[in-house]
Amino acid sequence: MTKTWNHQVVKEGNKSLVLDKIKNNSPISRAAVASQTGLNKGTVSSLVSDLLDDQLIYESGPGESSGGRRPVMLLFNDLAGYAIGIDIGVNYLLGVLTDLSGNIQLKKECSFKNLSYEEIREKMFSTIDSLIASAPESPHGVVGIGVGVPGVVDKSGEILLAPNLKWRNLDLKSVLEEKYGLPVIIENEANAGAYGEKRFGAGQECENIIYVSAGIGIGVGLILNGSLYKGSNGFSGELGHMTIQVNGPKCRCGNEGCWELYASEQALLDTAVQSGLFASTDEELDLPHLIQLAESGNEEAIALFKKSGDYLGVGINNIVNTFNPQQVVIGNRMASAKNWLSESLNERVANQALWFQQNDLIIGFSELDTLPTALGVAAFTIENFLSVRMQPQQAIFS
Amino acid sequence: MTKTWNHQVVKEGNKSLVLDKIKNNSPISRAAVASQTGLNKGTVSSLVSDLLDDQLIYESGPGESSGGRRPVMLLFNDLAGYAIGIDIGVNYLLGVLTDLSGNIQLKKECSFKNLSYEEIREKMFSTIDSLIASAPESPHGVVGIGVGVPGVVDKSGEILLAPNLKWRNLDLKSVLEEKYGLPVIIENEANAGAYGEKRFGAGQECENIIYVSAGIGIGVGLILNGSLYKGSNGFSGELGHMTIQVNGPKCRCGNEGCWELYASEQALLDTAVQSGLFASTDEELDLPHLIQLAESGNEEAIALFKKSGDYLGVGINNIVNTFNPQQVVIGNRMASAKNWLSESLNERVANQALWFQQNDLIIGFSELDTLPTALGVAAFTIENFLSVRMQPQQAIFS
DNA sequence: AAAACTTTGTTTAGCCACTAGACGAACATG
DNA sequence: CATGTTCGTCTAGTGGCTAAACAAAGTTTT
Repeated sequence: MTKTWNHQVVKEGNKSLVLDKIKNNSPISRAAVASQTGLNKGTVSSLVSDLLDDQLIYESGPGESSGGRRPVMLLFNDLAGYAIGIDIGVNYLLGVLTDLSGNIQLKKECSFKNLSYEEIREKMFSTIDSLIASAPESPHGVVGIGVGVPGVVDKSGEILLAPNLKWRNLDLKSVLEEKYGLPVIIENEANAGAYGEKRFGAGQECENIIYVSAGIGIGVGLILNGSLYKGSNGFSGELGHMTIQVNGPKCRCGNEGCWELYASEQALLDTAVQSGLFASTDEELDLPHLIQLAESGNEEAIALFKKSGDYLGVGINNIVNTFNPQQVVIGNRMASAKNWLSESLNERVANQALWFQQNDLIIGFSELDTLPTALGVAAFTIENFLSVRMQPQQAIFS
Repeated sequence: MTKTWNHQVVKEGNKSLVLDKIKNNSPISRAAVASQTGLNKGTVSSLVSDLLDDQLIYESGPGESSGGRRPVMLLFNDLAGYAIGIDIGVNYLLGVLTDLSGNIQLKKECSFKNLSYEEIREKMFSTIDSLIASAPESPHGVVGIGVGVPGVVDKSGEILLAPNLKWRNLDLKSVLEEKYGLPVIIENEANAGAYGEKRFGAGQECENIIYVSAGIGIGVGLILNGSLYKGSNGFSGELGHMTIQVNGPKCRCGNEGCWELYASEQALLDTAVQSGLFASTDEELDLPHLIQLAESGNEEAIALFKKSGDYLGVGINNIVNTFNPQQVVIGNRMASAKNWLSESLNERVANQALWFQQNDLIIGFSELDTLPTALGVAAFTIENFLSVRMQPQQAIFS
């Protein structure tokens, strides 16, 4: 039975419209909302009254008159509730508590190495516990938990495979839902990052954004026509395993010549070892040190980054030719080497991407530091909460 | 000003729902439509009456009783109007006249070589003229013209570039609209083919279909979440110029190691010349002859196809990893070599695509022969017509 | 300062499409 | 023929939207 259209759907849609308008243009008067959305003044008044009842918005003092009665300004009530976003990395766990606009209220981070699933889960529990405990009193409280994982998540939210964590077939969603009694969203780290970039990054107006999460491996999140594209089973964006060299070196995925064998952090570190920049047993074998080397003028390190940037460009060319996006954002750990990658990357793209693709195309690095994923899952949670709140609330009998 | 929701939108949506139900499940009674869509019986009756007035559906005799009053069966009125679909190829022009279900009523085809834009345009005019002339009398007549071109079409319908036709910046849409006074849709050949496959091909239930148009070049049409993804400016799907060999041979596009240098018809013919199968001046240097050679047991020809299939597989792996589609359909001229390509293609995919991508994944060749593009643009035209017809019709004053 | 005009937000009346349920028509069954 | 079932229409009622009137609260003009 397909979804039919009725009065409730209409109201839901318009309420959403009004709330969005207020969120994005606050402070704004009812009259302005009406004229800008095309809705009738009366309709807006009625919907606004609903939203006020739900404490999702509030009235501030009167605004400036423009030659008549002074308007009552409406504002989105950021603090009507809070969301939790967790980013599980291969060797870190990052948790944020955000308000309903995605502003970070609190950030908790910890690093680790080679922990088991159970150990990481406990760390996550304690992070969530303390974030919930520190959430201020609010009408709606903590509205949900979002978790980003470096692995493959199917449509039901089950983690099928997270190779770098050695996780397989884990139903983390149910675990969290049962423990906290809150809505839980589990999402691939790159998908979440893409959404984080769309909502809080540079291109909030863009409808088509490709987020390249370049870390130990490479994953890609696709925002197409304004929303996340997940594929038939939720496995889209495995572009790290796109072949860029036919019959190239073997990848652990079974394929050959995969992009991430050339452009990932792992690839960079491997070539650094090969070129003798580090001993393979070297304790300091990591990206920050390599960046330090480049900054101190080490020619060899600079050349390595240049090569990496070039390879990044190759894959991004493919992305551009495939999606014709408005924006490509490179995030995750490799983004910290922005200064050393961008020249060769841009050169590769400028020289080799189809000319007509290059109009209005922005290629850049994430400015959200390590946060896109955590912010992205928090944003999913918030969006989910708000969409539920747009629906008519059944009366509560006591 | 964003689009608001009101009862007109509701009616439009429900009318569409009812029409779709009738189209896909005919013959069907009002009662069945109501119970299957979830709409109220009265609502369905009223909407059906509208559709009857518009002659988009008709009543047939009473159906089988299931223990009560016999139902009046409703059917979609295929013949309420006709659409024209034109497929402009590099050396052919194919025109079809279809009914509103996409059934072909008439097909006109002509071949040519090295014609100018003006000459091809004239051929198109005469094709369209004769198709229109032969359309039977019907309530809505010819409802529009769709044209598929082997080139880049921007969102406004202007043809920016069709390299193999040597076309640039042509506003064919306006030309046709003015001449015929009908709605005109211009679409890239691969995009149209993708839609044709979705509507009339094997995977009509699939939401995510990738159509690989492998001819002289390679273009790709993307059906994502059930509708065509065109990118920010309409340039998506240029996967023929995806790099599969870093620092590989130069392509005329400016890039290196492009997929179509390995897996297109052109690539196949070029290697055939190189291997001495044809003299470079040979008149018979074309795909059908190469297929003939393979069929007559020529080992060298068979090996060439095998290699092509392998390279096709490389790109399709990338597609699968990117989109996690339900179906990949290979169409255009290379599809005629299906028997000689599929083995090595399937092997490449089976061995090297990520295992979890391979569940529920269908990779196959088009069964629509040369028609997907023409059928696709006709389908666009029909869909456009029907969506306009769902809107309330203003009274006509005389 | 009074009058006139503007702008804001609420209220009222009316409209439209949907729903629920009554109802008659048309058929099957015993 | 009586009864039960299914189909399709019809009627009353509901909910949300629109247009327009209106009250409230300003500014501008005289």
